[in-house]
Amino acid sequence: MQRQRFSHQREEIYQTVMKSHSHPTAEMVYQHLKPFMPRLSLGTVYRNLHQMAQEGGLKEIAGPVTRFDGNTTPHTHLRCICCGGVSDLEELAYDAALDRLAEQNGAVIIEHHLTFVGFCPACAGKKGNSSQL
Amino acid sequence: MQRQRFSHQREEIYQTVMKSHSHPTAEMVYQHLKPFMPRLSLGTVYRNLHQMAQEGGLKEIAGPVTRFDGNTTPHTHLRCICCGGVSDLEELAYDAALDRLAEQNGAVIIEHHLTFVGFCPACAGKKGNSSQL
DNA sequence: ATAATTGCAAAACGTTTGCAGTAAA
DNA sequence: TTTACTGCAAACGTTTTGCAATTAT
Repeated sequence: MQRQRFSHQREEIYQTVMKSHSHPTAEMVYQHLKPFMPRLSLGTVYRNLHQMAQEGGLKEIAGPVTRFDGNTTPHTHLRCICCGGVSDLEELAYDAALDRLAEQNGAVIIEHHLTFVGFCPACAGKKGNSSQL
Repeated sequence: MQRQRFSHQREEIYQTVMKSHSHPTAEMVYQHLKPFMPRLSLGTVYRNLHQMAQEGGLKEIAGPVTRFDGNTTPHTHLRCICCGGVSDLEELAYDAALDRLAEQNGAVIIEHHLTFVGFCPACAGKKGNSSQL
């Protein structure tokens, strides 16, 4: 990739992801910035998020809808089937030993994703929650 | 969901996923069956895969493109960044203890997904492989 | 006869891209 | 001045949906 210049848009997009605790989607970043930057386009958000993810400044969380994480160190996620949100599970550290285990059959492992699915603490609280899965 | 009737299409779709070892996508199932069932529609494939996944007969593997797995018991996957394929990692058993660990903060865990990313044994072999990530 | 299921085609959805204009270096 | 970057709008690939016809019960 070519050498890059400063861009006001990229800076704002980056700050939005870093300050957010909700692992925002591209659309969420766009909606958050649109009031302040009315001419911002969704294409620009996608382009910059993808670019920063490639350069390691952000992390992509694959799923039905891609989310972005300002925390690039390996860690564990919880996807709530009630509210649809994604949160971190700091308690569960990344276990690099698993990668070595997975290489027994000749594969070369770069990383692994460990994602829990269930009800986040907030949703587990309110009873009668109708799963949106 | 309402009581369901037998459907030749659903049966073929189910058998295709069960017999396949490649964790096929909806499109792959459709392409496989089209020669034998020329009037089959992609919408029917999607409808039936989704229905069987809800009823527990199949498993959905979320990703950029959704794949389906005939093996509904919890197990580990390897997504190859070279060929794009998904394969099973039988060596790594599902660790239910992790779910209990993840519940420390008040969450209610139903399951977890453990997916390794890297080069599958086949792709790790051939050198000069250009990653398609 | 009833209603679950189908094929079809259109729409919805998230995402990417081509292009001409704008702005950072 | 150069060219990375933008906004815009059109295109893309995947998935869903409305509907009238079909088919299992």
